[in-house]
Amino acid sequence: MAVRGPDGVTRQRALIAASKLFAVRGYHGTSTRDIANAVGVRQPTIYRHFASKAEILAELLDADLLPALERLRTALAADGSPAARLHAYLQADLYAILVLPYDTRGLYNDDVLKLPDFAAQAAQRDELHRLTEELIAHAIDSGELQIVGGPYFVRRAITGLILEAMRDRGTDPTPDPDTLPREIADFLLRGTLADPTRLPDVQRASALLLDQWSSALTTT
Amino acid sequence: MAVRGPDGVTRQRALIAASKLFAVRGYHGTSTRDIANAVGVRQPTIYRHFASKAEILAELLDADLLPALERLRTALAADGSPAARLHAYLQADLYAILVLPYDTRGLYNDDVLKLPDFAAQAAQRDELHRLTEELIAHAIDSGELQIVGGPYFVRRAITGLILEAMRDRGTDPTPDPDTLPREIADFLLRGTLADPTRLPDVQRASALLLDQWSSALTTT
DNA sequence: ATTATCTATAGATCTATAGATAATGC
DNA sequence: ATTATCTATAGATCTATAGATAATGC
Repeated sequence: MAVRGPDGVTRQRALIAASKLFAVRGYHGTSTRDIANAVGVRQPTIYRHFASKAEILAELLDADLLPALERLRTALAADGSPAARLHAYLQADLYAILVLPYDTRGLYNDDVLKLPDFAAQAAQRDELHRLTEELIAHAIDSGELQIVGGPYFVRRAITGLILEAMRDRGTDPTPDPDTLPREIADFLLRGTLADPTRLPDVQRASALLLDQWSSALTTT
Repeated sequence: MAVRGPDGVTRQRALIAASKLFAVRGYHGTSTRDIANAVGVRQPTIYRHFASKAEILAELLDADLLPALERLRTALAADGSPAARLHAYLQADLYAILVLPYDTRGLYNDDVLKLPDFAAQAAQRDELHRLTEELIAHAIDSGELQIVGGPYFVRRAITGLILEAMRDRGTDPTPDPDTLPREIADFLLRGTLADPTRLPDVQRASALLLDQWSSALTTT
């Protein structure tokens, strides 16, 4: 017994296993023993790698939120039409979800972000929402988008679509992560563009932006 | 002590309180003591009204799923263009979520439907998905909708938008439940109609259908 | 007489710590 | 020598049951 894996492997396996268990049974419904069993170690061994159960979730949340914030800031600072930047950001974000090693479906369930343990992550999420609405507001101000509910409504629709992408990824990273992000980004813009016939233009500009960003963002 | 409330009041309060707690902390994160405290009775009293904690969630799920199935069957059996029936069904469904006495946000979190206790509800949900895709397929076959991902993609987008409506309702029923359903239904059809300029026609036909159904469905 | 509540509690499970042991690194 | 694992366990909490008590209905 007591076989030791290579450096950091148990830790990484625990994060992946925890993300899947959180998706199926929720954070509160998953015990540290469940996680340990999935990894193949005894329950207290988890505490050699994480100070607490909460730290596991915090790390998974960071792995999702921090790169998303970086992508969004890139999109806000970029040149080009706001609608194209929105399309490109959304596509990049959905792609990142599909290839992330962690199952993100359970991370935002049962308002776990309200717990004091996750105050930092809650702040990141609020910032993400704020910046998303800012980008949408640019697109509305420029006249490209026209939507009754305003930035808040569009941002909520985006949240819903992102959750659907998480659901689509499911337990494991998607083998072909290119199709769905484009479909979803097209869908959102078709539903919000003041002139839907402009979609091909927006798609072209978005593709150019993604090309520029790919060098910066794949180094993450 | 031991004040007895009128018939069925404790039971109904427990359902409402449980739905809110499930939304905040999830099913597994909510104890029967939490529910009892919220109602103002001692923990074992809950078991006078429900055989188990699972029965509480099952009843909340039924209250959401069974009327939704009825509405969907009505929409499938109705006359009129499939796109208009889809628009009307979606609007009716979103409206029902906003006025339901229960907070539905936590009911479908952490794949709780996979537990054997909720096999009946899982079957209802599968049926709901199947029938939704059937209605969407009609609309695509008729040429009204044009969408790359097909019925499955549109159904998932609808699921995402419905979850957003649940989030919008939040803890308590919405005071003005008319605006959002229409906005969301319009948004979905603008994103999927082969000819988006037909939206006003679809809206008119949808309004007529809702008029016809209201007598049948408000008697629920 | 019935039933909704209460107190008390059994038995299971959960998080986290303490301290022993075995594997790796120098 | 360091560190990842193990066994053992404390202390908290959770679901559900048993049996007493108090409120309502006839």
